[in-house]
Formats: sequence, structure tokens, C-alpha cells
Amino acid sequence: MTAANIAVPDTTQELPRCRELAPILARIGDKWTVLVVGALAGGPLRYNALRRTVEGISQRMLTLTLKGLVEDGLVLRTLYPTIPPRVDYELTPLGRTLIDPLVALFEWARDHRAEIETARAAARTDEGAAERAALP
Amino acid sequence: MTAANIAVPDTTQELPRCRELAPILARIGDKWTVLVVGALAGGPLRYNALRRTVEGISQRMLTLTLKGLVEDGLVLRTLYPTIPPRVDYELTPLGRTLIDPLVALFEWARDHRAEIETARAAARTDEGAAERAALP
DNA sequence: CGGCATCCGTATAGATACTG
DNA sequence: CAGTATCTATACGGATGCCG
Repeated sequence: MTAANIAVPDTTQELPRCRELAPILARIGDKWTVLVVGALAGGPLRYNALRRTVEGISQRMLTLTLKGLVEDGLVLRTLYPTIPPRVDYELTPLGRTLIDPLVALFEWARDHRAEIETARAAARTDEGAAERAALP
Repeated sequence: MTAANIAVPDTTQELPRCRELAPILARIGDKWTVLVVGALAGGPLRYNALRRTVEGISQRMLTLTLKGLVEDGLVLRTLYPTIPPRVDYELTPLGRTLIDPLVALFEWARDHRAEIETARAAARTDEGAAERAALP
């Protein structure tokens, strides 16, 4: 319990300040953004290649997600005016800096997925699984 | 440029696989969850203390966010049946493991906020800021 | 091939009022 | 103090169809 206080030094004061960071966290925390950036982590991909890689994303969401990422300077869009047209998407240097934190988050999710799903299931069957009543 | 490819080893194959992790990422990527976990990183807080710390969150969203976190075993809810009632929220050991990745993401957002906002502004004034047309 | 536009159902989020 | 309940507005997200 005390360890928690020690383990988090000035984070306590910094994390709550991230209200101004909320828009940015909202984007990268977006359901699809993570997957798209992950797909692009390996290198440039074309539009339909992305659709196949992310698999499950609708055309609309892929387009919107990419547009947002391009606007934010995280993804570079390259148009080859050939016939048929070809569009490559790749991470910009800025976009690549996002890979590491994202991987950390990804690994966290992977490492603790079982625990979370166990807790989630327990919460549904037994009301008050992660709750506690302090008796006087 | 080549360094980027080297820096991302098998991530290329793992990140796209996180479709099954999407629900978990969706929770922690949630607009309020990050802020609530951040607020709790410093130690236990009561309901209204959380409301003040997160500031901007509605009562409804705080309640829903906390309920979700409790269900997922990331937050422990302790009820003191006093009058007036008192409820403490604190991170569980599992919840505390989330702090580090979250801080990494927070620091990324903080370090690159300016670049993103610059790119975002540039994209609005100049159409095609982060785009490129490959001429044949 | 790589989109954008449209429609439409649903999920989400805020404000408000009320309760134990 | 710590919620719950209800209503409403809007944003999100999918399916479809058309265009360069």
C-alpha cells in the first residue's frame, strides 16, 4: 500500500494534468488507431492491404482513421497517380515514436488479459467481487 | 529510417493480432479511465475527491468508469457504512501494473503534443500538409 | 483501386432530478 | 456523501451506392 505511493513519484501531480492531453489520448486510444498504427509499424501499406491487415474495420472507419492520423502528422499518405491509382500509407518519424508506448500498452493488455477477464467474469456471477465492505 | 525497421522486431506480427485485446485497449484507452487511474495512482481517493481531481467528468461518467474498473479488477472499492457513507477507491495490484504503460503514453502525448497540434493546424489551413503526390 | 456521400441504428455522454 | 434514474443530444459506426 505504501509501496504504491513510493512507486509513483511526481506522476501523481502530472497525470491528472493531462486534461489537455485528452484529445491526443483519445485519438491514440481510439479503437482503430491502435490497430492501424500497429499494422503500419512493419512498413508502408496500401489502402486495401490495410483493410485486410486490420480485418474487421469498415471502409468508412479506415478512411476516417487514416485521415485523422494524416492530419495529426502521424501517417504519411503518398498518392501514385497511376491507373489504377495507388495510395501508400506509412508512419512518419513522429508516428514511429508512438510505436514503443503502444507496444508497452499492447504487452500490458496481453499479459493481464486473463486476469481482467477472470475478474470480469467473477464480477458478473458474484456481485461485489472486487468490492469490500469495511465493518465497524 | 532503417533504424525504425530494426527497432521493431516481431512487433509487426504481434500488434495486428491484438483484435482480441481490443476490448481491453478500449477500456484503458477510454477518455476518462486514463484520468481516473492517473488520479488514483497517488493513492486511495473518495468519490467526490475523484470528481474534483478529474474535474470535468460528470457524475454519471465517473460512476460508470469506476464500475467498469472495479469489474475488471483494476480498482478496489471499499465501503464504510458510516453516516454519512464513505467510499474509497484505490488501485488493486493489477491496476497498479497499468501505471507504467500509462505514464509512458502520457509522456509521449506530452512530448509530442506540440508537433501534433502544429500538424493538425497545418492540415486545416493547407490541404495536404502530411500528404504527398508521387509524380511519374 | 481508392475513396467520398448518404442513410440509419446504436452507443455514448451530459444535464437534471431524486434517493439511501 | 455517494450514488441511481431518466431524458436528451450528439457522436460513432456499419451498410450501401456512386465516382475519379
